Amino acid sequence: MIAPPRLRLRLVYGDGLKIGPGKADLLQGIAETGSISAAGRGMGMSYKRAWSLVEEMNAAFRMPLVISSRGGAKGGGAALTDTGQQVLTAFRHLEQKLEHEGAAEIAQISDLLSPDFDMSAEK
Amino acid sequence: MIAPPRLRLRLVYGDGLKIGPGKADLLQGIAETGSISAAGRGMGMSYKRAWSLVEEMNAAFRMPLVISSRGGAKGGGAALTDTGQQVLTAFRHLEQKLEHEGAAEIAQISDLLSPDFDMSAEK
DNA sequence: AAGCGATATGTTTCCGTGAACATATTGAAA
DNA sequence: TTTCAATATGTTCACGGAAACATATCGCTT
Repeated sequence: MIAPPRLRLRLVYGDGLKIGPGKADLLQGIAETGSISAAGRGMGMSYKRAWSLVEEMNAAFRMPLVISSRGGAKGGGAALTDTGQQVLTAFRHLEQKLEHEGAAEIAQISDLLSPDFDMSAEK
Repeated sequence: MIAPPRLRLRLVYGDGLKIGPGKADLLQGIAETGSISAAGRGMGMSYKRAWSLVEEMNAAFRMPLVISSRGGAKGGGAALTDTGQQVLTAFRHLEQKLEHEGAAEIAQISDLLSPDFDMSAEK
């Protein structure tokens, strides 16, 4: 039996805004570390890129998802707003629910795969 | 109210194989046109790229998803195998089902978006 | 007042993916 | 037997996005 795939979800809005696993992971990282740069490092992402994603998200929502501060004892930091936490939670729920709900169709496809495609040897 | 986003799904297997909307559309195009190149053209994709995706898919499954022939009256052609049709159908079902099942969580996120993000002005 | 660590932001460099271009091959039809 | 349209496959080139590099700023500590 083939190892089940990861199901990646992406919400694509008409104006180019896309919300997917990358932004979700970043939000989660910020929540956990209290820092944009630490969150970025944790997932092998440059600070600049992490910051760009945060800026993009903050601009797209009614309220910013991430608040940040400069200077101070530890140089600064960042945290999720209520809205940010809500978006993250909703996205995680979505992932979890759909992975479960789609299991049958996913298995249908996976069962047709060649057996040589199981051990993890990703890029 | 914000226009709902499109939900894009992608199955990611450990070895780099990814099945998403692009390959599904290509399979569908081949089924409809009977040609790899016509299907590619139909979605603004070079023949070479279309062919590469077909090759990748054929290699990944137990049985090829697309069979093709060269020469002949109309130069050749391509069609989906049973397996190909099954994969396409399963993926479309998955998309349809999950878009429905996830509506609540998607709406939760969409409702937090800034209202300036509704009219379609994509890339 | 000097230092530190993180945010904020601009500029340049690099690289992978796909586009573009080029050919060879096939086999029915005219 | 020449033509034709599509498959099959290789090579080169251009572009966009991310990485890398470079600063500036901020405000608590010491």
